[in-house]
Amino acid sequence: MARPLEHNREEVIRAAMQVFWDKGYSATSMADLKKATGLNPGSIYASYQSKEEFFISTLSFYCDQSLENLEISLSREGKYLENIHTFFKNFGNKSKTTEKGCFFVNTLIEMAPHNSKINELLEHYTERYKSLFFNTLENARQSNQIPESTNIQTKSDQLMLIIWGLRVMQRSGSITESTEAIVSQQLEDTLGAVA
Amino acid sequence: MARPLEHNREEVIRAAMQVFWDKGYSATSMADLKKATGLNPGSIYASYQSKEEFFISTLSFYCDQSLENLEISLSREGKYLENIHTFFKNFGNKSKTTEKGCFFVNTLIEMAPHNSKINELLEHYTERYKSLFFNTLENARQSNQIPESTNIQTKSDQLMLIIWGLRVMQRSGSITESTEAIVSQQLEDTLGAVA
DNA sequence: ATAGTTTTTGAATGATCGTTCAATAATCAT
DNA sequence: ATGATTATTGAACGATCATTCAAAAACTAT
Repeated sequence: MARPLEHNREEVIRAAMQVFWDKGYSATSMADLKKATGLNPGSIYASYQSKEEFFISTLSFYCDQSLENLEISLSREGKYLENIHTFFKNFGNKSKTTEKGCFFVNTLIEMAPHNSKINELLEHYTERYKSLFFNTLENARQSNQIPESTNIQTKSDQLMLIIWGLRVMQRSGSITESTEAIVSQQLEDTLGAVA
Repeated sequence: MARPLEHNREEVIRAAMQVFWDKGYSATSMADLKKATGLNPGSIYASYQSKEEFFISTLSFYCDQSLENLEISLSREGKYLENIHTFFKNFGNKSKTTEKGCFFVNTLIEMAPHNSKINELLEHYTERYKSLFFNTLENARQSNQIPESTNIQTKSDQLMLIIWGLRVMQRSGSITESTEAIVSQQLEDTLGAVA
């Protein structure tokens, strides 16, 4: 056999993800990645092919994790509408990671029009994100938590829109105490008050 | 006296703005700027000090122009609520410039957490943007186009939020025929139908 | 032990980055 | 015309960029 890997792949991807998330793809150098991961350039290339492939690995990791968390948030049985409200309420909380915004949206803005591979990846995850909302809204409708007449498809698009707006807000650093009021009002306007 | 400027300052700023808008600050090189403006590096530096100052000039130009357009859109007398609806309806139209998204939001995502000078500029323009909506909503309320009980401050924050979400949508290239339905539903949810 | 395989190291590579600068050109005041 | 001043040119600068690679190291199978 051969010499075994010295580094843990998930740890390295997590560390690199933090840098890409914070600074974006272009502004992150291999020197930054070496510093963050502890890996020499040669090791990074041996394991991850290129800066772009490395970036994509960290982005996919982020998106998978993000989708998983969302699914958990929305899946509390019988409380579908409330689950959505709770998910959005959390955007009112300012934290350390909040200031970096959303790795997904940051990447979309930086690269979507110029990198078709990444754009396709982003589109794929956007669809999965919307599907989670769609399914949750369908459950909510079947539980009579929202009116029968509601266009679920449009509503899930609207929720995606609001999330993206909130992601910009986070990155702008303008999350304050009054943000929660804005978000809850916006959600009430969009989905109605939780029963 | 001295040798006069050979280039038109506004033309050059417009040309450079297109590149920065499309590719972002980091991914735009001086070679790109030379190509777009026709100016040699020395001339750019003589007139605009540095890449960053040049960038700021183009960004300020964009914001001033954008604010001016918004003010015009919202100022039709007596039709305040309708003006807002019309403004938002335009986000449903896909065009060439649409695919670049919004220079302001693109820059916010790329630089806000890492460049305090640019961040202050962005905050300043955000406030002016919100003020325009605030004033328009106040006019709408005084004209009984929206209920007396409406919290105008919150509503203008909500409108800003929706715009930012739409800017992400634009940059993602996902503006389609169905976008107008989403936007008009979102606006109706947020401000009520136009009388 | 040795051979075979893969990882790690870290210096080296060539390209490109933002920026500078000496030379040249174009204007106005005298 | 000449001198003073400023704009333009485009080559040159050192720094940094992503990437490569030969040498050394760490493991397993024999």
